[in-house]
Parts: sequence; C-alpha cells; structure tokens
Amino acid sequence: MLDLKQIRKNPDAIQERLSLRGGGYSIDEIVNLEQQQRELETQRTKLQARSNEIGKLIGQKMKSGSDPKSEEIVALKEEGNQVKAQLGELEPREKEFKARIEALLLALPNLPSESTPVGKNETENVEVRRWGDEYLPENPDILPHWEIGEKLGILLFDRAVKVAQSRFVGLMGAGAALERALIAFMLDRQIQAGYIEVMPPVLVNSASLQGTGQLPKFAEESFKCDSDDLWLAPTAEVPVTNLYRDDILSDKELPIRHCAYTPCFRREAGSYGKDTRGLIRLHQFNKVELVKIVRPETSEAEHQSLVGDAEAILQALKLPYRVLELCTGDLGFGANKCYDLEVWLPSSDSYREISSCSNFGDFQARRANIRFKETGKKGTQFAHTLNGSGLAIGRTMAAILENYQQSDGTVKIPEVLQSYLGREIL
RNA sequence: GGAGAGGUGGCCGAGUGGUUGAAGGCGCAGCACUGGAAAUGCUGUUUAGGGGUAACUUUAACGAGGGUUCGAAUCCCUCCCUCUCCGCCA
Repeated sequence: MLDLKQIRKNPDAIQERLSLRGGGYSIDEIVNLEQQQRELETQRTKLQARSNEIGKLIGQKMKSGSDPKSEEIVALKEEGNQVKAQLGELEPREKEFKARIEALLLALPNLPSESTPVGKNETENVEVRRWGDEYLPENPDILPHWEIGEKLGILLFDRAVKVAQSRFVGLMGAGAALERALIAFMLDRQIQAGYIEVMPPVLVNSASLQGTGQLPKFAEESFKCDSDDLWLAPTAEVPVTNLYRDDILSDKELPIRHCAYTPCFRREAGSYGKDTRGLIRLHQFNKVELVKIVRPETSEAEHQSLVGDAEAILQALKLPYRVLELCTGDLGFGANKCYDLEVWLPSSDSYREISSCSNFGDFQARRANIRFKETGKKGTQFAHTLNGSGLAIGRTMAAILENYQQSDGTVKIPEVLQSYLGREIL
C-alpha cells in the first residue's frame, strides 16, 4: 500500500513513478476523495469535541449535586442531542469516503524503486549476469523432463489427472525421494546461511492475503475454501510474512530471516495454452521460500544477499542460470525491485524462471501493519519485507532431469544430493 | 458438533456508566546513588488521524460492527476469535 501522506504531498512525483509500470494506474481519484474526506473530518472532530465537552460538563454538575432536572442540565442535554444529530449525518459520509480511498489504495501496486530499469514489458528486462556455461549439457539427444520422468517411472502425470485434474503431478519412488532430498538440501543450506526454518499453515485467511498483496486484486489466482474464510496459500511468502502482521517488533529483533518449505497452490487462471506439459506450471508445487523482515536502511543490501542465497543453491547443484533484473513494466504488484533467477532448461532451449527475489520496501508492511520500534525513540516505523524462492522444487527437478541426462538414458544425481538420496544415478 | 470461560496498552493485569487513554506490575528510557555494575529511589514511557514551522492542540481506539445514553471498557444486540471440558479424529 502506498503512503497516503506521500500521495498528498507529492502527487505528481508519485504518479510519474507509478506510470513507469504501465497499466494506466492513477492516483487522481484518491487525491480528490481524500481532500473531501479531510474536510468532513475537520467538521466532525469539531462537533465531537463539543459533544465531549457537554458530556464532561454534565458529569461535573451531577457529581457536585446538581438536580438532573435543572434547566441548565436539560439545556445541555438538548444541545448534546443536536450535536449527535449532526454527527449522525456527517459520520456515514466520512466513512464512505474512507472506505472508497482504502479500496483504491489496496488496488494500487508499489512504486518501482529508483534503481529499477525502466521498460514496458518482459522483453526489456536486463540480464545482470550468467553463471555456469561450463555446465551446459553436451548430450544432443536430451529428452524433455516429462518424457524421461515417465520413462523412469518417477513422474505420474496421467494418474495425477485421475486423482485431481490436469496440471497436477504425482511422484513415485526415486522421484518422490529426489523431491524430498531437494527440499532437505535447500533448507539445510539456508539454515546454514542464517535463516530460521518455519513450517507455517498453508491455508491462510483473507487478511493474510491482503497483507502480502494477493487480495483484493488477484482473488482469481488462488484456490478458495468455499465454506471458510481460508485460501490455499499460493506461496509461503503469505503465511510467513503474516506471522508478523500487526506486530510492533523491537529493533533488536531485526533482521528476521526465515526459510520455509511449503506446498504452493495456484489456479493459473489465464495461462491455458502455456507450459501444458511437465513440471513447469502446476496447480500444486513445492517450494522453499526465503522471507526477510528488515530495517529500511538495510533492505537493499538484504535484497542482494537474498539473491545470492538463492543463487548459491543453483551453484551447488551446478545448474547453469542467469540473473535478470525486471524492468518497471514487468515488476510484480508489490515489488519495488525484483531479480529473477532463470535456470537453463534444454527442452525449451531457454532459461526459465526458478526463483523471483523481490524487495517490497514498506508496501507489504503497510498492508500487514508490520512495524518496529527503535529503542529509546518515540513512535514506530514500518519495516521492509523481502522474499524470494530458494528455490521452486519442481522446476529444479525438471532442470536436473534434463541437464543431468546422459546419452544412455540415465540421469546423474548432482553430487551435493547424492548423500541425501543414497544413490548417484536415476 | 455440545457445554462453559474469556478477549483491556510492548507484555501481564485491575476496572464503579461521568472529567479514565485507562490503577498496579513487568519491560524500556533518563536521572540519582556507585570506582563501575547490581540492587534501590525518582521521573518518563500506547498507537493512529486532523490542524500548526513549532510549543501545542484536537479526534479516535479497551476483539469487530451496531444500539441505548448528554456521556459506554463498563448496559443491550449481532458477528469473529481464543481457552477449558465433552464428543469425534491424523
């Protein structure tokens, strides 16, 4: 959520930054409504002040033994009634304005940071670096992961359709074990890097989704439990960040760094023709997520190190990847800056997203009301939140099944996973 | 699902319809004491919005939303949540 005060103070500067995203976002209506709301507020507080005064006066008189039926008190009560009648008219109008402003604010995305490259769409993202060319596979006959996976009997696409529907997968035998090994490996690495592991609920309420920015705008992207106010979390970002919703943290508790393994659920509405085969785009997938809650002045450095922590996994697995910095036109709703890690996927002859590392600034903290207090200082400040995948498990599995495929149709297990899996070859 | 209890400030915990943003404690900050610390004492310490350069001022908030009243943490209604016991259950 953007800061209403900032919008009031620098409407033009805010509009300009917002427009860099494209999409036609405008703050005009908010500015206009807020002005009207404040006029009403001024009137209302004046009336309320008088009303409080009357209440106190009557209280004093009664205590000092005045007759409740005395002319003086009756007159005060009468005035109180009049004030109340006026308030009864003003209050609902002001509330209506406030509600409309709130709704508009919740639908506005974050401002891109100054350092985010300006661009219209994903074609203008900037490649920052590339890693692992020496590990690009030499085998010219690589089967796509879904084919090798079915051949090896470890990926169950058809059967998963029977159990659920399309865009689900089942894992069997070494496939299930590999998934589990990847989860354990990634968690172990991030714990070593200083993250505290969390296992949060994966059903989350609406307030949580609003806190991290998925609601109200992206309701159709998540699965909803019809008879409860609960949704299947699309990413661990939601439950983990919301662990701290409405908290006032002490500055000594920051930075908070969490890693979390959870299944993730996405409806993938509107992606009908895309990635219909394989592990790339599923309704349910596993992910290890990194989440940070930090002091504002450290968030840029924490962002860089977050990206590094995600990259370390790819490097340990010796999977070739590149780092993209998203341009203003491709930035996610809540992010002010974002790096995508893309892993080399031979079947699509391209790099595919396997992690997205975003800095949200205070955008989520405002929505989720996550603040911290500086020892000895008055007031509170909004924290900064960040998160990134470290990494998406299914896509990592796909990358391994392809990049590690040998000409005899077997798949090597990356060295760092061999001890987890107790084997060297699939 | 049935029965009961309860939701108050960063935390614990009092609270009579009337000048209560709310006793007391903890925590935190400052000062005193000390060679330094602990202990002790004193003082201060909620958050958010509006107005003001500022000092300051004003409003709101005791789970949420309504209601009664000149006035509600306190009375009434609706909803939400938590806890305990019973039932069911991985």
